[in-house]
Amino acid sequence: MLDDRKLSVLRAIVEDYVRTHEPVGSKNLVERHSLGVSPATIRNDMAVLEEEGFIAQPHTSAGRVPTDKGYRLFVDRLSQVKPLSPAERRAIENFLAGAVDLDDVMGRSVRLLAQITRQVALVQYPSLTSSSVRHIELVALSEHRMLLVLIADTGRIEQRVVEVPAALSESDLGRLRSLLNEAVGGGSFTTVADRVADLPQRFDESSRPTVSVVLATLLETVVERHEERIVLGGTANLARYVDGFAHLQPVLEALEEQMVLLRLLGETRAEAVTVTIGHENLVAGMSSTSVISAGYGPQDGTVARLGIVGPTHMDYPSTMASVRAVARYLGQLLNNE
Amino acid sequence: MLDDRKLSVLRAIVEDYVRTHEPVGSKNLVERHSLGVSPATIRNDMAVLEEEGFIAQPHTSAGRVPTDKGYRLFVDRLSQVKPLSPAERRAIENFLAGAVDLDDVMGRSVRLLAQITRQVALVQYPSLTSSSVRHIELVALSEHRMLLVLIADTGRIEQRVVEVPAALSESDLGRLRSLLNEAVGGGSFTTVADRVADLPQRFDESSRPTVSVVLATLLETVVERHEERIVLGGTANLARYVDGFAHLQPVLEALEEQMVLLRLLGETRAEAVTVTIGHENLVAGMSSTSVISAGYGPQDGTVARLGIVGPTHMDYPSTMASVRAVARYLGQLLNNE
DNA sequence: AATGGCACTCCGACCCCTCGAGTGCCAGCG
DNA sequence: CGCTGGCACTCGAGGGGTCGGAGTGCCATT
Repeated sequence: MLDDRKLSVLRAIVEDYVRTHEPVGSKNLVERHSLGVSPATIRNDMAVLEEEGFIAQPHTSAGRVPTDKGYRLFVDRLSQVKPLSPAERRAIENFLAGAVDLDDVMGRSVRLLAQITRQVALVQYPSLTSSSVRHIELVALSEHRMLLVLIADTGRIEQRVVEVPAALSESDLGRLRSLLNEAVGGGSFTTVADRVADLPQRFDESSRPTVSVVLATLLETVVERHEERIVLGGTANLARYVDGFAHLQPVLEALEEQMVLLRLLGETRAEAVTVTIGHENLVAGMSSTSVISAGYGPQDGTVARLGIVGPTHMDYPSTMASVRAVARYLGQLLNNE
Repeated sequence: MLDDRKLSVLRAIVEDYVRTHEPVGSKNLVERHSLGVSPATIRNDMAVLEEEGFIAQPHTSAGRVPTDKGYRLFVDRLSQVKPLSPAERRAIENFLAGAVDLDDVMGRSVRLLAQITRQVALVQYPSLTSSSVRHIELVALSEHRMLLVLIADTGRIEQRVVEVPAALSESDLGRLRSLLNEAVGGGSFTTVADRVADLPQRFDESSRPTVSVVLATLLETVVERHEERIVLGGTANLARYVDGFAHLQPVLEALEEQMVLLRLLGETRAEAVTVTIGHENLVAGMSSTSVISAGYGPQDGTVARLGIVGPTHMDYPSTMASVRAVARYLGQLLNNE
């Protein structure tokens, strides 16, 4: 049904349209790509491609524009991820090298990704549920306040202020701290709930309520969907698409919602680069954008995702390469940390 | 030179233009406002106002539009801050009430401010330089890493990972922690440098380099301009101004720079509402926007600023009222914390 | 199956015209 | 002297008409 030439035509249409953002016609197509046949032949092929839903005409007697389905076929079968130039690799390395902090790393990554892809960039913090506890710290702030600090092996640090019914004695505080670290230190965050269940019983009745509140906060912090953090950057790149102006506001609105960002990056923890095109995206207001995302993490697994959001007519091969490259470097970096 | 009527005319022009975003002519002006004179008279007044630079014509035979200078006069002498309705006050209180955390408070404030002003909102974290130290915590993460946690009396918490030349012994760590808290606890952040200067000498020669590195990091964290944090929200509101589309990209770009945000909010620590209009704003790319900002803090002083960024043709009285109200509630909230 | 030819469609650019809102100026009036 | 009504002028927005180019679909031919 779709022979090689028709696929080549589709590829050429996608490439031209991404470059010019204008409907592409049969004549220009044969001129710019050496397809070896005449415009009339191409027209026949285009008619078939349109019938199959891979391309569409904005109006009669205009050129063709790829549909979401067309981009999908292009991404799946017609393109290969472009390798990055050595200069680009070096740029990535240099950009990420100077980071002192996980916050710093996340900030740099999102700026880097936004800059090289010229799209809106998203970077998710290493998820707690797939990391281990390195340390738990407990500090008395005042009579009724304590500070709980969680440190993950990925370098991620979470802090919560806990309102407690009564202050703990100096010794109870120290004991709780050691017991906590003993119970959960080195273990995965997912097992925290089980491991601390019996701790309150090891304290006097007077301290028990306070200990319970601290533990409750600890568990709450670790609960999935509550513990996710995403940084965003490069929103100015959205403004480069003049045609999309009408659609700009809903997109900007959506990007302010953490939940939306999470859904955009996707649920999977797979390392591979994932592309979601146009209507495939079920988030409200995002149906005219595409998302390219990838998991990252130290070599033994994926701890979070990062990616970009852009118009459906973007340069998929290059952008996929950039996303993949940043994900890899970021993974390596976490490995050294 | 500018009698009362001319000032009324200017006020009327600003009000109409803010409402319609269209140049306003003499006829419409007398119709909508009871100025008691004929359009011809108004035209004469307008000619004077234009000569003085308060209003301008986009082109001959069009209505008048206020200039930056015109808005300035309006804000300074022709408008009074509108009191908020009880419903609005309640909305603010409710919105801020549920916060559990300083991060939470900042996040809620910026969303609230963006929502009620329908502009881009900025909220600066309480500055360390105008707060006191409540507690300093020091945690060993690994052989060559320590975590330094600073807790301010405003509830602000800063953390830094410190790369140290050698681990401290358990007892040295404890001693450093107590010495630090003894030396700086309760005191202003600005005096930290003086107070810790002699600490390294109190340690063995072997520990001294590590202690110095920790102190260096501590000082660095507290240094002005390095310690500032600003949260941003409501960028989708920028997209409501269709005419400003060409100017949208530079504005979005500028808003991604922390330094720019700082300059926008202004240097002063004054509590009063400050308005910067159009070209008065020296930040590149922001010369067609106005900024309304105010200091906030517990009753005894200002610890940071917050504000909004919007087009010069905004409703100054209402927006100023909203900014002031949020700043006040936020100050009260910090007081209770 | 591929091609060249041909008639057809439609958008966008361009021009022209008109209309209306707005202005500046001036003479007259209280 | 300040206000007013009248008047001629200007200019942009919008409607209508024309034209050219790019693109298409179809068909007979190779």
